[in-house]
Formats: sequence, structure tokens, C-alpha cells
Amino acid sequence: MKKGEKRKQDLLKIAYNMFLTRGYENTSVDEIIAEAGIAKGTYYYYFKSKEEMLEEVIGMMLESEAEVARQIVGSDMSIPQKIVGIITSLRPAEEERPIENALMQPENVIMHAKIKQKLVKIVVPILSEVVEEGIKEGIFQCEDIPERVRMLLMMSNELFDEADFSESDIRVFIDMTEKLLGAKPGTMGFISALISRGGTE
Amino acid sequence: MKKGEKRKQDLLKIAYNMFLTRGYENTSVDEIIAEAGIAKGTYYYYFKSKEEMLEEVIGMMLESEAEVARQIVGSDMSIPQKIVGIITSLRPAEEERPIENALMQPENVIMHAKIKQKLVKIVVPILSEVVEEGIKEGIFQCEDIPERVRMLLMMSNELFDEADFSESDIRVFIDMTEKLLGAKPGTMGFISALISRGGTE
DNA sequence: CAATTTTTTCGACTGTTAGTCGATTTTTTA
DNA sequence: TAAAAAATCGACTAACAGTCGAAAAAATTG
Repeated sequence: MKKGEKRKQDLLKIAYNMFLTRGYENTSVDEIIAEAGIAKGTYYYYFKSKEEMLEEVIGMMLESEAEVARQIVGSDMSIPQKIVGIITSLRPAEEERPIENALMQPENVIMHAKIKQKLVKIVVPILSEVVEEGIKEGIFQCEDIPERVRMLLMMSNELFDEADFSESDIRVFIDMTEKLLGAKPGTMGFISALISRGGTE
Repeated sequence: MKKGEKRKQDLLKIAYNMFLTRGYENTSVDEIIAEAGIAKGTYYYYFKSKEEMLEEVIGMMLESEAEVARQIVGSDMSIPQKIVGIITSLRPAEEERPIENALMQPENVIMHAKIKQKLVKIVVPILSEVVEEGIKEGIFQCEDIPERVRMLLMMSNELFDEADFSESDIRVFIDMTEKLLGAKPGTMGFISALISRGGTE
């Protein structure tokens, strides 16, 4: 019981690294078990297919991201800061930059699409809560909150997906965020300083 | 010269249908050549890989969509109508509904992602042209046009990807389109009647 | 027309892959 | 200590994308 769970976690970690560095499609089960030093049968004792393993790897990744988002919600930041914080937390941090690069490579379309899909599902409710809070405080003014939050996430995804987003991309994003949520112009202006690292340099 | 091109087109059509009905991943080269009644070698005489074939299939699909978009630009519609026309033309028509359904199935993530990517690249310049026109006419007022158009496309993609988009989705989309382009409220309101077919019923 | 060159077609073959399965070992439970 | 359950093993299968040299068909040329 204990030992089994440990093994599974080890396998997930190994797969996580290999999927990112070489792509899901380009990583074979044989390579994973070679790296782990186990037999084929053992692998399939823990995962019913390679694709199921991918789902679990992604689940593992998103769990930690959701955790960060929830911490931000519970913090004492201002509402706009919370929103920006959550959105930027979805972007891999400095030390995880290889992950970001890996996900943008064409051999990772599948992972990329799956992550995006699940991420939106997880983050929309959390972010909606914050927007709700902002409406109560009078900072925002809008209806159809979840729909708007989803659009917001779509835009930020699109922004971050581009390896080289420009000043004007950020400008448009800030503008749209304010208008999307019905905030006063300038409310979100402070974003630009935070995000620009990593864009076109 | 002639015969070869014909064969290639036939193969592309066969693949197009099979990719859509069964998914790219679930369609084997063996099945394609069986359907076409040719040998392996012949297939690889025309396509250097299965993936290259996918690219060509997608190219074929998008060519016709781009053609429609350009026709709309050259028509005598009003600017807002042109924009709506182009965006809705990206959505498969009634008789092509199977295509849309096929693309939404999980076994088609790769195709879906690739189509989206290329579609945006093709449509952004066309749509930007129309927006530019609208600015000259005083209907819109904004800068960073290509960036805004890209965001607009991201949103409409997201809208149409959902099998069951709701009234509120459309409401938000219209609102955002107007604000994105700096149009007067109501300018795009007429969209809702056009799009709602196919949404939640 | 006949010779030759180019284009097109063929299908057996290879190497890699995900996944299966019954046997065997290790661990837990009673 | 014996029986049951959990974990491991690796040889095997079936499906797959892609290769290759040879042969047929079509086009070119003298």
C-alpha cells in the first residue's frame, strides 16, 4: 500500500520530466521504465495506459497551480493584485522556464491542449470568486462573471503562449481586462511592470 | 504531371474524410491506402510522412475558408456585417456540422490545435484590414489593431468550441467586441440573432 | 518506331511502439 | 506458519509509420 504509492509517484515524476523535455509523443513507455529500472508489467500494474499516465501527470501539475491560486485568494492583497497574481501564477516561474518552452514546442500540442482545458476549468471558479469580491467593493462592475473570466483566461493564455509578446500585446491585454470587468481605466495598469519580464527584449 | 496531381488530390480528400470521422491519430496509413486502393510505396511517393499529409489536408481546408473571408471583404456589406460575416464563416456551415463535431472530439486535439493556429495566422491580416476601414469611417476607434483582432479571434474560437454556448456567452462576446474595437454600444448587437442558431436550444 | 529516360506504382520488409499475460517473487494478513 | 494479496517480471503480440529496390507505365528523344 505505502510502497505502491511511492512507486507511482516516482513514475509520475520521471514521466513528467521526460514528457516535458522530449515531448509526450516522443517518450516511449520503454524509455520510462528503463529510466525507472522496472519491467513493463510493473508499469502497467500502475497505469492502465500511457495516456492515462499523461492525465495523471497533468493532474499533478495543475494541483500545485490551483494551490497557489487559492493561497492568493486568501491573502491580504488588493483585488486587482489578486487577479494579476493568479493569472501570472499560471505562467511557469523562472526556474520552470524549460517547462514553458517545452509546452510551446509542436511535439507537445496534446499536452498543451489538455493542460489548457483543465486549467480553465480549475481556475475559472477561483478567479470568479475574486471578481465577485471586487464587485462588492465597487472596483468592478459587470454581469456574466464566469463567462467573462473565461474570456480573460483565454486572452492571457494566448498572450503567454506567444514566445515573444510585445508591449502592444500587454497594452491590449490590460485595456481588455479593465473593460471586461468594468473597472476604471488605470486600475490594472500596474500589470505591465510585472509581466513584461520575459516578453520581447 | 496531370495524373499525379489528381491522385494526390484524391488521397487528400480521402484522408480529409477519414481524419474527421475517425480522428487523425486513429486513422492509419494502411487504412488510407486500402480505401484508395494503392500500395504503401505510392502513398509515400506523394507524401513524405503522415504528418505532412495532415498539414496539407489542413491547408486545403483553410484555403477555402480564407477565400470566403476575402470575398466578404470585397463585398458591399457594412463594416460590422463584414466582421461578423468573417467570424461566423470560420465556423463550419450547417452541412459541415459533422466536421465541427469531429474537431471537438478528444481524438482530434492535434488537428484542432493546428487548424486554430493556422487559421489565426490567415485571418488576422484580413480582419485587420476591415477594422482599419472601420476606423477610417469612424465606426471604430482603437490602436494595436492586429493584437486586438487576434484577441477577438481567440474569443470567438473559444465561444464556438463549446458545444453549448449560452445567451450570456454571446452577450459577453458582443460586449467585448465593441469594447475591443472602440465601437459605440449596440454597433454589434445584431450579431446575436445570427449566431444563436446552434447554441443552447 | 525503338531506345532511353523519367515518373509512378508496387509490396515485402524493418524497427519501434503500446499493451497483454501467465508465471514468479515479495509482502501482508490471519 | 500457511494462505491470500500485492507487486514485479519479461517474453510475447499486434499495429503502426516508414524504407527500399525492383518493376511497370508514361513521356521524351533520336
